[in-house]
Amino acid sequence: MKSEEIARLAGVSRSTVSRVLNNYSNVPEKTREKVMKVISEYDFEPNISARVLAGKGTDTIGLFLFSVYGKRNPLRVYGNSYFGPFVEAVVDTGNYKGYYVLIHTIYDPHDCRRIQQTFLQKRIDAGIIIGTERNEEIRSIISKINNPLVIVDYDPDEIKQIMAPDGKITVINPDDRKGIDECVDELVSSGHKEIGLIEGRDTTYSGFVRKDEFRKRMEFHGIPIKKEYCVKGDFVKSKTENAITKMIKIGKLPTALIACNDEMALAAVEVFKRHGIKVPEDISVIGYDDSPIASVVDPKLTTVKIPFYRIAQKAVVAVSDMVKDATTRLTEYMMDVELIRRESCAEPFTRRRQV
Amino acid sequence: MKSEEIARLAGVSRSTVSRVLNNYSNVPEKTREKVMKVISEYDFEPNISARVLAGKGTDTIGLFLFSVYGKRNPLRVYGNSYFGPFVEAVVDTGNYKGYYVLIHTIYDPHDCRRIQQTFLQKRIDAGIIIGTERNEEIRSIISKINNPLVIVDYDPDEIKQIMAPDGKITVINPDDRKGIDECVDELVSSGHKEIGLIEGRDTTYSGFVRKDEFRKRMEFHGIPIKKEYCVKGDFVKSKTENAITKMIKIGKLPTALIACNDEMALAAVEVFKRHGIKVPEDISVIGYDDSPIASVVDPKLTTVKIPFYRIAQKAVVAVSDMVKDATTRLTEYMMDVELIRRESCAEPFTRRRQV
DNA sequence: GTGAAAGCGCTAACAT
DNA sequence: ATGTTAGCGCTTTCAC
Repeated sequence: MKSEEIARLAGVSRSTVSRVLNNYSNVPEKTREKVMKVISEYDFEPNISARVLAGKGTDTIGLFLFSVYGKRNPLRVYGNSYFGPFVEAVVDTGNYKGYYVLIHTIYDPHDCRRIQQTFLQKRIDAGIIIGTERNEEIRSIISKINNPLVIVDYDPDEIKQIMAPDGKITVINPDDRKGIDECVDELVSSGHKEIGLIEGRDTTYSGFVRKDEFRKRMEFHGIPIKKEYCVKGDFVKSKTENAITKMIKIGKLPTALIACNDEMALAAVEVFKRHGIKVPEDISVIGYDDSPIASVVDPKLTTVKIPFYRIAQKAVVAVSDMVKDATTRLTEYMMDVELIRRESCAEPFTRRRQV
Repeated sequence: MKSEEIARLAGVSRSTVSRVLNNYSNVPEKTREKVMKVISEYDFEPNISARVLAGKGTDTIGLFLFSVYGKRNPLRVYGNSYFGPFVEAVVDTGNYKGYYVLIHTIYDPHDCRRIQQTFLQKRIDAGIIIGTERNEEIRSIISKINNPLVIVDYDPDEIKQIMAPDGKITVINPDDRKGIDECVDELVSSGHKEIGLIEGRDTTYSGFVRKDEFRKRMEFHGIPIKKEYCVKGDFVKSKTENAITKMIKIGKLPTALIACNDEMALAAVEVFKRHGIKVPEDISVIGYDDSPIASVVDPKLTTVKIPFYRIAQKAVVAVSDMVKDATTRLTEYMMDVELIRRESCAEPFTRRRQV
């Protein structure tokens, strides 16, 4: 079934059918009804490819998710803390606004090619990218793509420098400096001085910012950072387990630990438990993300809540605005975060005092 | 940039460029190289719409997820237990096999129209549908669509009857009869006789089968089912909380409860906790799904593991086979499930004996 | 207000 | 082995 047949059956021309389909004003109600009747009778839907080829948009947005896991790690499936909530929110909001959403997972820099490919093939009108590391591939894409682009978790200054001259980009980041400040302040105000950090990857913007702000806030409080309290977890469970185990072996533990995401916080808590070290009695642990699991583990994790749903919504709205061109070249949003106090933090040496 | 320009720059015709693009055998290595050089130099990618219009496939599969939540329920975001793992697995496997995947969430029967629309607009070559209720809308779609279709969680017999004469459908279901049997057997063998069920929705195939098999297996063991032990949770937290609260108010509790998904099991455990009823000492609870949260709550939930990742993989492989036409009209798969014993089950009256 | 015709960028049958 | 040509199904000027 194609528009030509609809035209024939309705006794009009293809152009008129097209005008009805696109809600043109210059078609009288009578003609419109006549055509619509045939259209719905035959369940006609216009062929999207023909439509796009003739100059219309695809009404499709691409969502590109960078995995923190390598291609061969089966853990990636359940592990990626933001994947579920974020994808669902984008799909939700996108569908609601009449967009189709195309999803693609990127496991390594080489996969980045796929992003550009998807644009070049004209499969999508605009894209949302989340969680990418800084590397040449992604920079190259940012500098070449002219379609509207939303990037979540990336350095706005860098984008300003490299973006295409007629590109349209929206950058959305959580307010991680505030988030980390609240973590440090919370610990300091309850008496902690020996505070460590489980770092993410600093090739990632959020990874870098959280680490950087930790340094700054500790300095602000006049507390020196001890190197042996700061370990690399790469946002990932296995790495964190190794690092924490090593820390325990060495025997010098801080009284509190801030993890740059929940997955690492949870991994640390688990290792501590296995070694008979109690959270929060022996050591306090703060996470980051407020993933669905955080509120449900034992002890319930104190963590910084990132508003993934609102970020996703904002991303879709930004896409929509940019596609309609109702926007400036580069827009930045900083999303508020919030420390959620639960059970994994206490004053230092709670246990000793209890004895 | 279009193939015509590539042709001009390479000093060949558009057809030759097309032949190179599509890996036709009858183009000599020398010509191929010459063309490829220009193609990569200009980052050329063929316009997908033109390609599709000329008769090629879209290389895109549609994934349609039915939410167990209504459109207006904000909880749907984090609540949908299978959403995260399943989507990630489909995207993963699909991308790996060279497919793009288009995701759409369906909140009510009326949204079903979108599925047909997506096919009719020729956006996708094939589709995967998961979690649909039985209703006229979905039946109508199944009976009309000629593209390859994978349906997860649906009655195979019904599909056989209604599917389009030249449709190709693969149905994939978890072996829920086995799953429920194992739950009941486990409880019975540890001494339970007062066993209740938290039902899902029986408009859903899995909801129906699990409930139906519960009845059968209880009968098999010669244990009468008490109506007051069986409540409707509709696969959803809020409904379950109400039902369990009511059950507690009435005061007649079973010694064990099987929930038709983890979300309901978790909701029940929570309500029990709030009322000072201990799991598993006072009442045993078994879940269903083995969602990521199940292994991490307190007490760790005994549950039936559904192999979502393998189901998703199988779905994508089936799609791929059907698109290549290497398959029969209707294929059925039953995926093995497994009872995962954790901490939420015990013999009845553990507490009393402890005292 | 409506129709005729050109064109979007590709593939494939046909011709050479 | 390669070029020529005719569509694929739609939108959109341009006439009327």
